[in-house]
Amino acid sequence: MRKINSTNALNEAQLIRNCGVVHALSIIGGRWKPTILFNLLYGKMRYNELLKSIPGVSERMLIAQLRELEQHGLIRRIVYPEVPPKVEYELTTLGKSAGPMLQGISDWGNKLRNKKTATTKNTAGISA
Amino acid sequence: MRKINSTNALNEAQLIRNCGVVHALSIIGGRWKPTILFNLLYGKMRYNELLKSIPGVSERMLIAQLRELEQHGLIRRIVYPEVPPKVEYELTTLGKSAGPMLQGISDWGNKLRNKKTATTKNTAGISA
DNA sequence: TCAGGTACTAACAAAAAAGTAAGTATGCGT
DNA sequence: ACGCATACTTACTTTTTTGTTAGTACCTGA
Repeated sequence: MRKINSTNALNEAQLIRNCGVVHALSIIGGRWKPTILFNLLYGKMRYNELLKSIPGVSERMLIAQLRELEQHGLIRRIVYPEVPPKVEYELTTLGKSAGPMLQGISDWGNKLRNKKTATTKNTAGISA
Repeated sequence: MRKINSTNALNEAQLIRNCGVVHALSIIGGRWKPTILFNLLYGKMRYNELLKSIPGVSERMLIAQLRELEQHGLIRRIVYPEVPPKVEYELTTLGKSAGPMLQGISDWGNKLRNKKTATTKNTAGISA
């Protein structure tokens, strides 16, 4: 759990206030968030679809990251009152606004990787 | 220390291979790296200068992040054989190439913050 | 009545990141 | 002989993030 008065938390809070990059990364960073966002850039997806299309995520992690993205207003959770349950996630306008930035980061990251290895293995980025 | 066979490490490695964003963030992310990079965008700086211009970093953290940036080829460490010691850090070409990306992330982060609070308090970003 | 499908939740454990405090090396000036 | 300045190291603790496992709730069809 989060200790709001730890040096760590205070440092983070200050950096978030002062540095746009740290602020942005506190929202789109983390182990699974970039991949989730990339998936949703193409349209809405159900919980199970996300789970299947992101190799390695556990349910707990997926839900946790979805919740955070939702709290930050990047995605919207749409519940259909059916049985069995049906829940879809889609990007909000804010979430979509992150697209070009994500693309920029992705490009830089991929360029860097391609400098070191000749093989190109991008399956999760927007671009090829 | 890093366990190379933990699920965590394996997941991270896979994501780094497949997702440009995760790859990029593994290099420029972390608590202090963005701020360090912003500082160096304006020119080279000595270790102590960095320490003073980044409120809240401990020496250990600063060194650790500088070492990682150096290992990833974003910065160069220049040692002057003097006493007392003098060491400067500067961006490499690769480091400089991250500038526009950092600016993009910073802009998005700042825009987001300015939507929520009316006050603008950016002191560490490239832009005002 | 019982398994099946969907979307979760909770309790706990492991790993990683960040922070704290104290120490090291070197030559110079006093 | 001693403290100063600079740029670090080292050993250790705390905090945070990530992963594991076993549930829960609901209706449906067999």
